[in-house]
Amino acid sequence: MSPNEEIAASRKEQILQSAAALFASQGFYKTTTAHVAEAVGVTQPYVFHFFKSKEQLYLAVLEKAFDRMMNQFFTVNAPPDQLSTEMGRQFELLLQSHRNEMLLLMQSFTTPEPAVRNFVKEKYSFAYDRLVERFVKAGVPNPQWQASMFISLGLIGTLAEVLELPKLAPWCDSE
Amino acid sequence: MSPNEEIAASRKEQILQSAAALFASQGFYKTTTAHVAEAVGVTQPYVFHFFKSKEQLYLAVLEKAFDRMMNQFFTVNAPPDQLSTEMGRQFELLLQSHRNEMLLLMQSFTTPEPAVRNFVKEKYSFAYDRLVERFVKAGVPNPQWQASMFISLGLIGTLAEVLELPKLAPWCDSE
DNA sequence: ACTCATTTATTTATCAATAAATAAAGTTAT
DNA sequence: ATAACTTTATTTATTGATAAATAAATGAGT
Repeated sequence: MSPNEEIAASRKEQILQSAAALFASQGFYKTTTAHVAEAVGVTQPYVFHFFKSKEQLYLAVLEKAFDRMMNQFFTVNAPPDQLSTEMGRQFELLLQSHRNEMLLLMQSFTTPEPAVRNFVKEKYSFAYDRLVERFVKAGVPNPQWQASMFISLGLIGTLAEVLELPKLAPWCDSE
Repeated sequence: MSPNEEIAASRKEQILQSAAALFASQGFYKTTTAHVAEAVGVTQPYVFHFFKSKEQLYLAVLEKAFDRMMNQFFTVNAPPDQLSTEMGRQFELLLQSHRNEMLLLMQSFTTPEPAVRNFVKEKYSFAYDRLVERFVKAGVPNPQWQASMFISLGLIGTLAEVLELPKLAPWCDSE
C-alpha cells in the first residue's frame, strides 16, 4: 500500500468516523455531506470520491457499527445464568467506547429511506435470531422473550441518552 | 350548495390527521408540506394558514397524540396487581385505533430539531413521572423499574411495527 | 329581496435557501 | 511523467415560506 493509498484509506476512515458522530446526533437528513467534509477537513465533493451517495455513506457507517456490536456480543463466554447480564455489560462498554455508533444503531430504524429500512430490518432480524440461538444453546428459559428484552433495554437506554433523561434508564447512567 | 361532509370537518383537523399519517411513516424531514396538503386536498401554502411553520405542525400533531395516550392511561382503574397489564392492553387498543399517532410518538425522540427535542423530552419526562406516581400509589414494588419497562415495551413494539418484524414483539402482533 | 361591505377560505405565483451530485482542473509524491 | 489525491466551479432539484390575488360566504342596512 503506497503512502497515497494510506492517506486515502485513513481519509475514508475519518469520514466514516465523523459521519457516525454527525448522523448519531443530527440524524440522516440534517447531516449534510458538507458537514461531514468540514468535520474531516476536506471539501464536500470529495466525500463522493469514497461513497457514491450520502445514503451509501450512511449504510457503510451502520454496517461498521453493527459488525462491531455483533463481534462484542459473540466473543462473550459466560455461564448460562449470567449470559444476558454479561452481554448487557458488554453493550455498556460499547456505549462508552463507541457511543456514536451505538446510539446511531438504535435510532436507525426511524430513517424512512427504503434502502435504509431494508438494511436495518435485515440486520435487526439477524441480530435477534442470533441472540435467540445463543440463549437456546445456553438452555435459558424463554429465549425469544430474553432476546426481545435485551433489544428493548438497548432502546430505552438510547432514549434516555438522546433525551438526556437518565432517570428513564438509571442502570446505564454513564455521566 | 350544501357543504360537503369532508369539507365540513375542520380543515385544521384534516391537516393534523394527514400529517400524523405522513409523519409517522415518512418522518419529519421526508414529509413535505406539499405532501400534507395533497393528502388533504388543498394547496401547499394553505397549510401555513393554520400552522406558522412545518415544525409547529409537527409539534401540534405530537401534542394531540400525547394527550390522547395520557388520557387513555389515566382513565384506567384496575387492581394494583393488574395495573401494568391493563395499561399495556390500553396501549394496544390505542395502537389499533390511532396507529399513526402512537408510532409517531415512539419515534419522535429521534427527530433532531432542538424545539422538538425539548418538547419530547418534557413529555417523556412527564409521562414517566406520572407512571411512577401511579405505580407508587398502587403499592407496586419497583415502581421506577415498572415505568421504564412499560415505556421500553412501547419502544420495541414500535420497532417491530416499523420494521415489519413481528417476531421482535410477538405479544403485540396486530395482523 | 337586494345590494354593498366585510370577513373567511383558498389559490396562484414566486422567492430564497439549501444540498446532493457531477465534471473538470489542479496538486503532490514517486 | 504518471497516477493518486484533492479542490474549484457549477448544475439541478427540492422545499419551506411569503405575498398578493381570487372566490365564497355572511350579515347589515334599505
